[in-house]
Amino acid sequence: MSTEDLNNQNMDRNRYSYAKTSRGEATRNKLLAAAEEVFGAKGYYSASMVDITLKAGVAQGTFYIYFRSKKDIFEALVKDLSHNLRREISQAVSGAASRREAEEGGFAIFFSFIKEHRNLYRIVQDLAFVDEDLYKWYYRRFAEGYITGLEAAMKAGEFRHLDPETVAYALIGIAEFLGMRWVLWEKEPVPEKAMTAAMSLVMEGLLGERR
Amino acid sequence: MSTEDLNNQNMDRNRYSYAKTSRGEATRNKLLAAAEEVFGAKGYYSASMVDITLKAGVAQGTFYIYFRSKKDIFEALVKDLSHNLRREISQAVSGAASRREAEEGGFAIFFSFIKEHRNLYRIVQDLAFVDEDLYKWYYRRFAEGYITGLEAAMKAGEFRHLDPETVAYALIGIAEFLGMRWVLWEKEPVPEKAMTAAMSLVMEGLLGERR
Amino acid sequence: MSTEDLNNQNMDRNRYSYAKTSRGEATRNKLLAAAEEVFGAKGYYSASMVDITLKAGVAQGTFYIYFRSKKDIFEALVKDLSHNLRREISQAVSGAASRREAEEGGFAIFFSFIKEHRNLYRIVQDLAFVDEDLYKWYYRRFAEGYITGLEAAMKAGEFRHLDPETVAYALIGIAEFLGMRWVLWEKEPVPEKAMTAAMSLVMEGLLGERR
Amino acid sequence: MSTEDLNNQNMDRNRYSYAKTSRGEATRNKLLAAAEEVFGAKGYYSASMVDITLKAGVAQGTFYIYFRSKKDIFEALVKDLSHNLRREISQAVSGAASRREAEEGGFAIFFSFIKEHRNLYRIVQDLAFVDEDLYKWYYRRFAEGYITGLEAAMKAGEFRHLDPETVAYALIGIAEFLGMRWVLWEKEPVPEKAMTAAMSLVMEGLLGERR
DNA sequence: AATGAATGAGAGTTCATTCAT
DNA sequence: TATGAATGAACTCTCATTCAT
Repeated sequence: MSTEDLNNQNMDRNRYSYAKTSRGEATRNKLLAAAEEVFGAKGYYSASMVDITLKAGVAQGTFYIYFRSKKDIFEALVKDLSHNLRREISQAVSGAASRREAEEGGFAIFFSFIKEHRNLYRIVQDLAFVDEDLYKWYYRRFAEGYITGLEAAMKAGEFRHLDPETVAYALIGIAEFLGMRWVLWEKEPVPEKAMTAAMSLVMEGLLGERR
Repeated sequence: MSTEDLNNQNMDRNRYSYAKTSRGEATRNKLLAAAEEVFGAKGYYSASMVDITLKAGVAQGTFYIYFRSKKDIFEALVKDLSHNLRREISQAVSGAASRREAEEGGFAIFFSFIKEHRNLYRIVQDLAFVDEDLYKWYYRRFAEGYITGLEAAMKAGEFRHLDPETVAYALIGIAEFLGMRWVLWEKEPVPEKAMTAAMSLVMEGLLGERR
Repeated sequence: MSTEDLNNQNMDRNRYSYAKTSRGEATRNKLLAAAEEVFGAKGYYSASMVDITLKAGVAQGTFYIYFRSKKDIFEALVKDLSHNLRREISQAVSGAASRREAEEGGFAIFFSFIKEHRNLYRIVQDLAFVDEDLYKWYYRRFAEGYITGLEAAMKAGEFRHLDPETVAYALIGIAEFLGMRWVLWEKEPVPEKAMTAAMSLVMEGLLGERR
Repeated sequence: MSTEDLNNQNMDRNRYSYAKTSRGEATRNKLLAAAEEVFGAKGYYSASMVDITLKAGVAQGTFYIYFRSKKDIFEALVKDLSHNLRREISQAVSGAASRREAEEGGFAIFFSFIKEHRNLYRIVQDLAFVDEDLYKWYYRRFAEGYITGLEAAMKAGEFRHLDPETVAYALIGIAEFLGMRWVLWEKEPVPEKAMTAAMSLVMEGLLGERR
């Protein structure tokens, strides 16, 4: 899963009120952490503001000092998630010796990331109905980095030419579904035999008759 | 997308009240059609019973003659969707002359199906938090048919051996993400170049070094 | 519990539609029987018309051919209950050799009656809020018979003179609470020791210093 | 009505949310007062949350800050009633010079209590179908205190021996029915002649042939 | 910066009753 | 006489958000 990540987000960090004191900063972070847990456990719609503020240990009114609305904090969380996932993958990929290594490393990082962030990751699905634009943005952003990497590899002759966008979405789809099947459903790492089969399927597909 | 569909559902059709008159049958169908539209447009949580009954043109109380709850009709819809999708694919695949044709036919049918049922298809995502078991059931059921077809093809030597379950989830992931990218987001058919690239990627992956 | 019962009810039997056919008569009786069971098991407010018609095996609409409303059938039931209870007591009492025997017989019949009609008997309490007038009527009617019997016994010198109405309500209160304590709560007959104690308390109270 | 009251309730006061400010405390009390009135006037089932919050002058949602549910506040009310009634009686009885005085004082306090709390008192009847256990608890608790007092008087030779539990329920029954007949129905105090007759009936019954 | 009481619209659901057949 | 589909007002309860302190 090779991807060159873009370093800075060009959508607002949408922070509503920049905390001016360290006490405020701490409160904001407690809220964010609580929200990640609660949204992850219950999903966007079933999570309530009471759940979040209770878990954060602050009064309900306090929440609205730092975030505009329930949707607001949810979006902040999704952007963080997107940012961190892409950064981790890009770091893993940048150290790869070969293309195959890069792809394998990308998949592996992806699986370990969603294992760590299982809950929050799941609720990205809720996004489709909470904020469709952000939902598209999330996957497009992911795909962008992928496309750049694939184009470079194709130009360099490491992979045969195939429409890069199609390939990018196909590989993301594979990663998501294997992650769902094992990491989310079984709460275990993707097994060796599945990693092997998936990598073989993907590499043969990318190399094709060229070999 | 080759798949041998299982003929009978082993989960209840869970019809709550068998309409005893044709008028009742008609009302039930109106409700089902309205729910499909409303759930599709707004998602499970944002859709309200008022929305559904208003669109169906019946009183709110009437709904509860035919369905136990909001969740009940949602699940009925998902089961219908699952059933119909698998039936259509299995029909398309059964007439294929070769394995390649079968795979291509399966993908094509899948894309046209979600185009037709765009709204309802989208809400399967909501399932993860509405009824996790049904959510897993939906994909497992889908994968099962796939796995059967893949195993047969591998045994017959048409494809090289790769863990069939992994391949099944990978192919479903590809189909879902290409469908999302074009059918759901752009509201257009998956373009020729994408179909070509995807089929080439998949077929080379499945044939591999065997060729 | 001596009581001369009045033979005919002077409040309407409040039958809404006199069944004209034997089929209709049968349906009406099925409804009455079902209502007794359902009201008894759930209480007036928690019992639903669906419960009643389902148990009677008729359509919901059919109910309204025979009764004006939910309240209507409830009141019909209460009147039946009142009538039957008073008739049974009056029969038991009329054969008594002595006053003491009459009182004992009255209590005994009362306890066995509420054992047989435990459920319906309980819901007379609901009456207080369903139809206050009928509620008062129920107890006044009961008291009337009692008063008549007590006055006769006092005049005959079998009991000392005490305000008969006060005594009537006191004795009804005793019977109700002993019945509640054992018959309703423990679902067993009132134990021998309680019967003995109660009769002794009552008889000494009624005989007083006269003895 | 002699009774040694138990000092502490062993069922939770079941306060759901301790109001943290005096404003909150005031709101909770308004709600309690409104509920007492409304439940008393209409009974548990006919009383609606709208009635209660409207009478309390707060929004509907406010109710649920202080009480878990409609049933919750109802039970809180019943427990308060039980507690207060038993406390008042126990105070009145503790100052009595003789047993006869104690009994008379108990009856009198009981009648004046239900006159003051006519509304709430009535709804104890609803309890049988709202929460049967609490219903039994209410009367058992009442009887317990009574039994203790009676046993002491019997041991001291003030009353002859009669099964104390039977006598307790009998006396409670008398009090309830006389209270119902005059206080609840006529909205007047129990008349002198009824008090005299009842006390004479009870005292002779309790003294019996011993005298 | 923080509190927590208060809001009120809106949610899903129930149910006695009506009415066309 | 009987049906059962349909009604719609009313129900209890939830919850994101506001605001006085």
